[in-house]
Amino acid sequence: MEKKRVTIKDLAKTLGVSHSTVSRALSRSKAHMVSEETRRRVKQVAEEFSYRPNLLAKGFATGRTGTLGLLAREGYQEQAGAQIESFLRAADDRNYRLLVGMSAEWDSPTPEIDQATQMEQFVSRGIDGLLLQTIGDEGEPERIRGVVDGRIPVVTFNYPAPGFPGVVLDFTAGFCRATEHLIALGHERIGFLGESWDGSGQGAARGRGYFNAMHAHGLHPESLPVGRYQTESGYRLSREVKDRFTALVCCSDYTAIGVCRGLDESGVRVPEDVAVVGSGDSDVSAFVTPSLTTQSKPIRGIAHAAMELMRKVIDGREVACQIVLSSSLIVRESCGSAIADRSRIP
Amino acid sequence: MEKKRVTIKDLAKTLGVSHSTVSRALSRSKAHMVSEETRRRVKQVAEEFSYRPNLLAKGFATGRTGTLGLLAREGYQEQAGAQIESFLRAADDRNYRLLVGMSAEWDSPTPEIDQATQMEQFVSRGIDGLLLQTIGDEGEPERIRGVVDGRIPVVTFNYPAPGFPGVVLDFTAGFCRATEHLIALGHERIGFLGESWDGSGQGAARGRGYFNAMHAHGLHPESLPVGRYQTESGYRLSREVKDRFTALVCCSDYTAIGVCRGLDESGVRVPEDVAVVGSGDSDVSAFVTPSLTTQSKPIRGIAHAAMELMRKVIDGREVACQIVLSSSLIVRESCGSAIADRSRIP
DNA sequence: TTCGGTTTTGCAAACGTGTGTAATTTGGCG
DNA sequence: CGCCAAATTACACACGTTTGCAAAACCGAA
Repeated sequence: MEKKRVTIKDLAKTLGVSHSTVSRALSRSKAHMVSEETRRRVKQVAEEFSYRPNLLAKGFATGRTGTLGLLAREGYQEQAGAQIESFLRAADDRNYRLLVGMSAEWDSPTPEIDQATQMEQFVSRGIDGLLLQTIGDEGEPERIRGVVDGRIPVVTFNYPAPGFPGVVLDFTAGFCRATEHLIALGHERIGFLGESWDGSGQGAARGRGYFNAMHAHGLHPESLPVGRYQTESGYRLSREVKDRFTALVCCSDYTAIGVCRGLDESGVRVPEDVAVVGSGDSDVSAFVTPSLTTQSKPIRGIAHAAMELMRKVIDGREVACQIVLSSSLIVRESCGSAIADRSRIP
Repeated sequence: MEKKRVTIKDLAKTLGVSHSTVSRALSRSKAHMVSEETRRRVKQVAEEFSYRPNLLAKGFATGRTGTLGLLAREGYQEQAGAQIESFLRAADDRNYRLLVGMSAEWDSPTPEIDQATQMEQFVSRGIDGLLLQTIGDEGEPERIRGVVDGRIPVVTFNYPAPGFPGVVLDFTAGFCRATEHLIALGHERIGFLGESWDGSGQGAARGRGYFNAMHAHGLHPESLPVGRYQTESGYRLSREVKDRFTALVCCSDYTAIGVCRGLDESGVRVPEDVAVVGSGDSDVSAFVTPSLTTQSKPIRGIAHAAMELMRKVIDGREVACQIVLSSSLIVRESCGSAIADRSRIP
């Protein structure tokens, strides 16, 4: 059953040359060229035998595996799956494979341990670099350094980790703009559904944007904590926001969809009674009723930028730099703006 | 910068024993025991030096890497991301890492080539097994065999691939039941939004369920092809179905959401004028308005079953067996049934 | 003490590939 | 024809770990 794979030595034997010659013929090594003639013969036989290099052995010998690690966080992002897809695609374009891991949920008792364990697993498996979705807590940079220790390049995304190159989305500016849009529409009692702005943690950057806008206009900010970025959490909160706000800024589209549904069931109309904005420009956001005013989230752009950065770091051309991507506000129906864009097809 | 990793030989040197002893002390090898005393000493020093085994070398030596390949298909499934998450979690529980790949979109000119290439990449990297999302086309089993050739265990999911063990969801039965539900409500002009039932291809199993139900009740089946399983595709089709059907069976929740929105814009009410059912029980399906009648899709169950099957195959305890999971119909508002379940929290 | 048996350890080969160094071939030119 | 440099190839070792086999150490009994 278990057939032996054809190795470089098998080719060498049938060709009557040494295995090192075969190796050199197949990998375009600079030094010690191989004559065009033998290279042709080697390639032909390799083709005939349908030879496939053992990348384990190759990686073992060279220290390069052509594999990157992608460590994301569960339940922590509105479109984790889509984000992974984008990375897979970006990596594939550069001929890298991805070892993917998902560290514990945000409400796990020991997310740090889990993150560290996964990183070690990846490093042990000889990844060439680590794409790390950061959570933005205080001890994170030190934790990363503890595991990686300068041995492999790390590129972070989601939140900045001081000392490491990374790609971040400027949530603060995005949520500030969204809030100001509501203010411009005349709203004053505007609530925030998401993690509070005080605290160094994960979602705080979003809340901070909301807070800044409110503060700048002399309005009183107020946040209601949602748990995971899921639809249900928004639905649960809907009864609490009724009669309390005339507008809501939600940390994600799904939270927004949930809260819209809950309000609808209570007889509160969106956007007439309460205006709602989401975040993430998820696939469905343009097609729910009312369609969601939201902030774009360039997940492809993030993946692309991170991969590009990784290439530079691997080549040693870049050490620490933060690429900041910004999002734009997509105005649709849920905020009641007159200038709502009614075209659906992006 | 590039610090050398501490190896088993380093430990051996400081301990004054041979590296093979260290190896045996660390890996509970059956034969050739090591005294408890030395094992204790070795472990202590390993801890002290924070030794991490080079899993590349280990895999190279043993032929086992503790890594599985997961090859999914892009744009082909309504919840690809969530499915990947489930697999990551199931694999993690059994202490496996996952090399994840996403082969080309369903409308790529050469999806087979892409799939084969990715499989080869995985095999070359020494995976212990391959979790393969099948597309259900004719030549698939042969194609898999061509690459894998009995060298590594394969477990398929999504559609059955004759000759390979797999986990499948009985789409045919599910769509049959959904269609019958609409028939029971008195509908006769029922359309199907999805790939047609004739043809061996991918989505055909869903259409077949719809067809069977229609046929059994002497009704005329009719399908409108959607492209990718995305919201937009449903929206695009909405103008074509207006005045033509009183009920619609959609291949996915997202298609359903899109078509609902489109109908709404045309002044057609759901479910009063047209009843709609979706599929997949996606996160938002309970919270859109109207909430979607849909079919459950046990993505966690699929992942779990596939991993369990993989373990058995790896241990040689199972060769070819198909595990068929079934879905249940979740009745909500969009089909206009009186017995709609109004509870939101699952 | 010596012997037999058991437990523990060391030695060396193997896994497939890359690569530095030495050996061989090639080819041009005197 | 012979010689030297350049081009090409072979040899051997390295990478870190596992593992079969042999050697050594240990222990109890004769």
